Amino acid sequence: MNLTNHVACVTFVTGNVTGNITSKEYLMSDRVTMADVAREAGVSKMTVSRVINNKGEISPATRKHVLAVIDQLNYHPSAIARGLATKRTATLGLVVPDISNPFFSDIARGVEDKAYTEGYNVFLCSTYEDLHRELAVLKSLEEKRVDGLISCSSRLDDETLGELLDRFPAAVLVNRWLSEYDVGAVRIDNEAGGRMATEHLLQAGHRGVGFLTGPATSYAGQIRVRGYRATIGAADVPYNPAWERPCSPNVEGGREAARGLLADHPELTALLCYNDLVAVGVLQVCADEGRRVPDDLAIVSFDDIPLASLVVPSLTTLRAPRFDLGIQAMRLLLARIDDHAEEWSQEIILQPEIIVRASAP
Amino acid sequence: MNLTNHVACVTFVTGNVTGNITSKEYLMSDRVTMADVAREAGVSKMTVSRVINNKGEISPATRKHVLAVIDQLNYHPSAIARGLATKRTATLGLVVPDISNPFFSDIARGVEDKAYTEGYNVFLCSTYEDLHRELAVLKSLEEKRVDGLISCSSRLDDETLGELLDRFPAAVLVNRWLSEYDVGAVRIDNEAGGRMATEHLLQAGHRGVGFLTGPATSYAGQIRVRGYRATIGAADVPYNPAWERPCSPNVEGGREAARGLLADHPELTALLCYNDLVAVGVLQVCADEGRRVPDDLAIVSFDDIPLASLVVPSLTTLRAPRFDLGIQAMRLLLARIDDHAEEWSQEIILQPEIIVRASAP
DNA sequence: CTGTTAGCGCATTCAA
DNA sequence: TTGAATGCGCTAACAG
Repeated sequence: MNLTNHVACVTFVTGNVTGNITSKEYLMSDRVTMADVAREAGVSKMTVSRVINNKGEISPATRKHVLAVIDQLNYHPSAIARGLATKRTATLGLVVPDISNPFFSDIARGVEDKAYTEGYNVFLCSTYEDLHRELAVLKSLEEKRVDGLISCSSRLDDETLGELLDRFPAAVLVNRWLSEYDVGAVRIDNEAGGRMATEHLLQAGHRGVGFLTGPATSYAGQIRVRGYRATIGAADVPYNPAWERPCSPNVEGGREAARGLLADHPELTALLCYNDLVAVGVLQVCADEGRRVPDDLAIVSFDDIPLASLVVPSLTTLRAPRFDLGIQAMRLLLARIDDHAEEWSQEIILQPEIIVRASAP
Repeated sequence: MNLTNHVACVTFVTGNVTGNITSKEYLMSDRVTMADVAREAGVSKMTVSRVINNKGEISPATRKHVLAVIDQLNYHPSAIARGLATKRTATLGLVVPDISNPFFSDIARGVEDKAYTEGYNVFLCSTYEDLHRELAVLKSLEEKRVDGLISCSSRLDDETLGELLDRFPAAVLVNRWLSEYDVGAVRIDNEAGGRMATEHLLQAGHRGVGFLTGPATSYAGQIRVRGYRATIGAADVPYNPAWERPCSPNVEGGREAARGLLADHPELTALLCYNDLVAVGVLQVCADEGRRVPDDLAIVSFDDIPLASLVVPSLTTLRAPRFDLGIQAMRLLLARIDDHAEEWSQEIILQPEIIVRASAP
């Protein structure tokens, strides 16, 4: 049986290669199917299936022959049909508020990377913090029969979210935990981050350390403040509630809050910032007011987005292990999908890492 | 028929709710199916199908009744089964080199946004510029039977890529064009960008305009240089090939190239930069060498990543309409999927926009 | 080692 | 306006 024969057989099998249809229409209307391969190879569909999935015992001869035919016909099995038969789709859902935010794009990279090596494809879904959109994407992902779901953000209350996630074979939350439901969780230890940042400044001899704490609604922000207070309290260092000031989580927010706080409290020699953008705002205010960083004011922020190393002076910051967050979320999800109870831990906590740069050496 | 009845019927229909299985196992092993709804509603599966898809004429009464049952049973149709039957999956593939790169995360946002409003889900696939990985994800997407594909980067040669894309119902390339194949393309007019950037500097009176051109292998870079040369040539302004210098497309590359170029050519009063990161490198060199920006050296770069507005001085740059690139790629792809020949244009060209900031007012 | 039978859950014929 | 039969392409559970 030679190549010519194979090809001739395809056109016969697929039938309607009569005249003026394009190759694209040909592909769409009549893709090569497992039955085609089986017929052409002179075996049953089962044998072809076994070859494809490396299942069961197959004689090396027929395996080789089938593989050759698959190659000749350029056969690509349908994951859709397989999914219907097996009830597993090798497909996952990833829900993020905004993929343009480096925080989430790094998580997405981790998720997709691990998914790739494990043979899964991932649906990317953005919510933009919109409730309706979140409900819509969850519904859509359920209908697509994903094997698992990772959600990085939800505006839903615990009960609603929990019941929704229960409809998926497995689910993992990033930076949120539902104690009442059977979902995994991966999060950053923000209290440790707050402690590490504060300790770094205390060890440098600072005794007036302020904190631009970000939005009052930010849970992560509250926890970081807790670490800050604990560290201050444990050391023999002054503490003043007025040194804490909330701000919008962006450059403008940092500028506004810094102007006020630094004017009101000239005794401050160091400042913690909710995130790197806030720190950039502080940097700009310092430049305007002739304050030298770090000599007149040391700055430590959180996150370590790419920007942090590029501004002048570069920012000392607590790096959130975003990529690893994605990886670990996937590990946990896969363990749950495959029912590896031993790795089923409800919660994985990742430690931030302090990156010392010029703003607080 | 009341709620209690419905619920009772579910447990009956799904059968094996015998004892110690969790609700999750229940969901997985026996999801509510269309047949369940049909039986419970006392109609045929066809009727349920018609209600779900709003197809055909249905009496308002039965439609309402069926919808009620669907709601009671919490039925969610299987997109997998539907895909097998219809050969359309409402699913797309998006291939990018790296989702962490703001250039691609913005494109992804545009793609996903448009996909969402049109009822599609998108598989996110990263290649990291790796050939094997690219081949693998294309294979995987084909098996998943996506309705269309958008690729933002490929290391494959034209012929290989073209043949691969031909295996998809529809395909669109971003910033690349295959004239020999039936694929759509969306790209940025980089030559216009080069012209606009140069003109901006000439109009400010500069007569010594250099260009850090980026990697020699960058097609976009070459085209921008073409626009630069054309503009210089058309004006009564000196031109010196030595004023062009390639560099790595990052901060370090900008630093190195700027140090050399500025030392060799003190006559330069303005510099074009391959991208914003390169410009940041130039900014750092200027700070080191006591050069004032823009007084001693004006700088114009390309892309307008978030960083561009945050450094000091902020960067005048040619904004690449990345989000719109994603939107337009989707528009083109959908037109091709739906065979809307009128919008089937092979190529869509988007204009960059000059964002004037402090580095070159 | 290989083949046969019987679905997976839906939509597309047709017919009623 | 509704329903019955059939098949999409594959795998599971048996048989041989």
